[in-house]
Amino acid sequence: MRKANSTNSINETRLHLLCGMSHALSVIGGRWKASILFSLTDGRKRYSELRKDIPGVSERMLVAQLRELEADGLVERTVFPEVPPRVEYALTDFGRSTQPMLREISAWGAKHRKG
Amino acid sequence: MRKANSTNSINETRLHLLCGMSHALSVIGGRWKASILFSLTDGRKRYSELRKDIPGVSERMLVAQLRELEADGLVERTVFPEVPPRVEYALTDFGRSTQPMLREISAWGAKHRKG
DNA sequence: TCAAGTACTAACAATAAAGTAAGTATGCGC
DNA sequence: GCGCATACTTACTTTATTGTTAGTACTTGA
Repeated sequence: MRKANSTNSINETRLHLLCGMSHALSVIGGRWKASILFSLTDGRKRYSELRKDIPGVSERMLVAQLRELEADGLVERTVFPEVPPRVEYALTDFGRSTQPMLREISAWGAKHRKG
Repeated sequence: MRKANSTNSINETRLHLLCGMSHALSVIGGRWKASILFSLTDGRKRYSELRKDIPGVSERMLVAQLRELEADGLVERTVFPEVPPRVEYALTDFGRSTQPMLREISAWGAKHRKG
């Protein structure tokens, strides 16, 4: 019989926590990703709207971060075959599932600044 | 009279969220910070114990991240005037307040990997 | 023919974060 | 005096992330 929290099980749990943590941060931790995710909670937006909505992003970074969010399944991209081109971005269900987490992180961060 | 959620107030709210967010990530987002914070939930530890407990950290990084956590008030450092030197690190109350957030981030990240 | 509008893409520069390897300080016991 | 143990420093290299600037593709309307 083995103690419920032996060193091994502590380490396994911690490893698991750390693994999830580092993955989550790699998904939402980019310089502009929170901005994008917050912006898209208003609803779907086209590329140019996002650019206006997020002051300071360069086109390169906006595209790069959108592609990563898309690859990770948080955002879906829809291309309309028109000229001039129209591309819309929207949160997926999974993208929306970040909201509670993002809000908790924000709340904690805001608390610290005052403290 | 001004609509309750005019563009301005949306932006103010979003700015506030983003500000807290980026601050929080700068505090907990370092490569080894989560490892340190999780390790110290077991209780206070001395430097050499942390090093053993966190496989892969270099001394430079361990010290650097500990100093940042200390500067941000998450960790307290106690030096015992002995030879050879003994230095212990422990979570502050504020450091402990990160736990729910860290766990939520981990849980979200773990969910995604399977998804 | 040519500018306009939209959504990019590419090449390169700068900055930030992390890693590597070796060295330092201190006093105790031999 | 000399090595040992602990907790760091320092200097330097590598890698990752972000920024800057300029250019591309496509079709419509003047």
